[in-house]
Formats: sequence, C-alpha cells, structure tokens
Amino acid sequence: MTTASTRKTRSDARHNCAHVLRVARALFATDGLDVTMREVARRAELGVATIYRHFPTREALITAVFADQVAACTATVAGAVADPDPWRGIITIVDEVCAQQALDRGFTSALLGSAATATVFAAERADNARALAELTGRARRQGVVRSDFTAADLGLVLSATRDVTAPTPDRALAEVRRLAALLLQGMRARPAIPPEPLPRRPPPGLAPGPAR
Amino acid sequence: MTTASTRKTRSDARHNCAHVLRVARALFATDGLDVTMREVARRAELGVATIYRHFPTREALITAVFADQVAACTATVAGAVADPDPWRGIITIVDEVCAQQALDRGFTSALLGSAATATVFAAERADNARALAELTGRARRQGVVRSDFTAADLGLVLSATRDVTAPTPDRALAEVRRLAALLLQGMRARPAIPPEPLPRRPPPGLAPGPAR
DNA sequence: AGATAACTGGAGCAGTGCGTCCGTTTGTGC
DNA sequence: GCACAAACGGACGCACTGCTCCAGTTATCT
Repeated sequence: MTTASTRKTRSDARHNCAHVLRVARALFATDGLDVTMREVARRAELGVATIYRHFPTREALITAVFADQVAACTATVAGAVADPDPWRGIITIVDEVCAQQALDRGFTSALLGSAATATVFAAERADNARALAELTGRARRQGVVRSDFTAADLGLVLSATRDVTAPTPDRALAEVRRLAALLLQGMRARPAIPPEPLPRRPPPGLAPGPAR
Repeated sequence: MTTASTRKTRSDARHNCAHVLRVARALFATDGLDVTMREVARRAELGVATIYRHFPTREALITAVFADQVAACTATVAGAVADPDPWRGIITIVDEVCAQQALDRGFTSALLGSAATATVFAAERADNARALAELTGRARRQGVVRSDFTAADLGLVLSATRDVTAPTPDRALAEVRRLAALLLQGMRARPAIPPEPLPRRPPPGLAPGPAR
C-alpha cells in the first residue's frame, strides 16, 4: 500500500473489476439491494472470490456501485440550492431524485440507508440535509411554499417516493412523477384551502393497536 | 377434523395460543414483519414448536395476527365509501389507514404485501381497491378532487406513507399525518395552479442508469 | 521463452432462519 | 388418584448468506 509494487495491476483484473461493477449496478437497479454476492458472481460469470478481491465486503461493493450516482445526486442538490428561484430548485430536486429512485431500486436504499446498508453515505446525506434546509428556508421566506413548510417536509417527500412498486421501470417512473406532482402541489403556498383539518376519527375501536 | 374428539382443547393450549398472538402482534408492531419465529417464542417464553403447533407456518401467524386489523381497515373503507360526502370519505380513509400504518410497522407490510408475505390478504386488497375506485369516481364527478384524480392516485397516497421511519411511534404518527395532509392538499380540486409542469431536467448525465 | 507474482474459482466455514421430530410434561375425564 | 392423549420444548435438519482458503491458471516483465 505504501510502496507501489514493480508490476502494475493486471489488465484482466482491471477489466473484471469494471465488469463486476457494471453487473452489480444493473442487478441492484432491477432487483434491489438484497441481491446475494453469489448472484452477482453468477451473472458476471466469475467466482465469488474474484468479487471479494476487488470489493472486500458487500458494503464496499454497494458503496462503489452507487458512489457516482450519489455524487451526481449531491451535485443536483447543490445546483438546485444555487438556483435563484427556490421553488424551481425544489422542483428540480424532487424531480431528479424521484426519477433516480424510480429507475434504480437500489439507489434509494443505498442513499437513505436500509437494512442492508447501515451508515453508508452518511456524510453525503448530512450535506444534502444541510442544503435542503437552506433551500426550504429561502423558499419559505420568499413565500413560494406554505408558511409552515420545513426541510423535514422535503425529506418526507423524498422518502415517500421510496418504494413505489410498479411492474416496469416506465410505470414506476410515471407513478413516482405523479406522486411527486401531488406533493409539490400540496407544498405550494396557497391561502385558498387551509392545510386540511383532518377532523373526526369516526368509528372508535378501529385500531386494535399493538396491545402491548 | 370431521368428528370432534371426545376431549376439548386443553385450556393451557388455548391460553398459549392467545398469548402468542398477543406477543407477536406487539413485536410486529414495533419491529416490523421480519421478526424471527425464535424471537417470538423467546418473548412469549415458549418453545418454537408450540408456536408452530398453533400456526403451522410463519405466514399463518402473520395472517392470524393481522386478520382483525385488516378487517377493521376494510370496514373503515366500506364506511367511508358509504359517506355521502366523498371528500370526507377520502379524508377518513387516508387519516385512518395512515395512522394504522404509523402505529404498526407490520400492518402495511402485511396488507400491501412485502418480501415476507407474498399474497396474504389479496382478497381484502382487491375489495378495498374496488371500493376506492368507486369513491374516487364519485369524488371526481362531484368535482371535489382534481379532475384527473383516479383510484390509482389514492393507492399511491396510501403506499407513499408506507415506511415513514421515525424514532418513536408519536413522531411517526406526526410525520405520516403531515405527509397525508400535504397529499390531500395536492389532491384537492383547485384551478389556481396547474398540476405542476415539472419542466427541464437540467444536467444531462445525471443518472448513469442501470447500464444494462 | 521462462520465471513469477498476481489473479481466479470453487469448496468450505460460520452464522442464521424456517420448520420438524421425539422424549418429556401436564391438563382432563373417569 | 390414575391413565392417557394432548401439549410442550429444545435439539436437529436443511437451505441460504457473507466471507475465506488454497491449489491451479495466466498475464506480465525480462
């Protein structure tokens, strides 16, 4: 690690590394993050040990696979925050991130964290949270979103589109877009209808509850 | 099965069955559906075999645990459909179901289906879908929701609140309510702002995509 | 071409989950 | 009280997952 060996990394190793990355990306995108290492190996037509040589652990593989997508996402957020029109910035973020989520089943799990990946990309998540806070604050001050809108709401929106299940990617994208549109509509500043009183919970005894 | 045995089921067996059901309900509610059978047994202070005697399979246990909650949910939907005011019906459904989802981590997975439970409660789901379709149709015809609103949208709303993660049940409930409020706001009929054009996807090359 | 270090693949290890078997305990009817 | 079927509990089998070991292969440098 400190001193480079006399030999360079063999070309087939480099090729296989990239190949694994490609295959894993495709698998994670279609089947989600809980694909087994054996399955990745099988689809790459390689042995498991080969994968483990390039990516010492499952989590490392996930991190490597999603690194650039997460970076792109962070860039999108940064760009949106820089937008002089905060509302357009919000639209951009929601639109982009939701599209990413719909087209790649693994992406959301990797970024937001799931059972398979505890704390990967925590730093990026924190950065994004800060950026989102600034953006929502500005939007609220400019009065383009409802006055009680917070960064937490925007986070809520982004996690609401988490697992919209649909048979095909096209339909998933359509559904996520639809949901995002509804939510953006709900976020807009608008004095017309008050934020929904949500009155009366009619039949008591509806929720038996945890009984704990 | 055809002829009842001379003996009745032993009282301890009945007691244990109910006890397992109670414990499992509590565990599923707090920890989600992927709780181990061993864990259920441990918490119930019983052997695993005892659980398997009363509930031949894991899925059977889940079904038994959530049967009444699903029934209550279906009843809520039916009641809401019967409401002369379709908008209030929609609010009721969203409110009730979201509350249920927030307070019981297992409920949504059990009803909507997840990795752990493939097709349990499929019939109830179908019934609810029919009811929802009728309700949304009526709401649309009466003009209380945006003209392009469909039953699929309502389903989207209900699945959007799926896994809102929060440290405590209280906070989960608050977040889900908040999300539901935003969505209901977005669903309302309103000519003011058009349904969000969602223009320009600025930086190309944002989504590397599955590369498949 | 030949030496050699790096790379590879599949068997194997440890851990975990669901569901079962069987010897032991216990509630129940007489 | 006693007999006995029913219920119990924990060890066990089987399948699967992340990860490692080691003998065989192969690209690269001279």
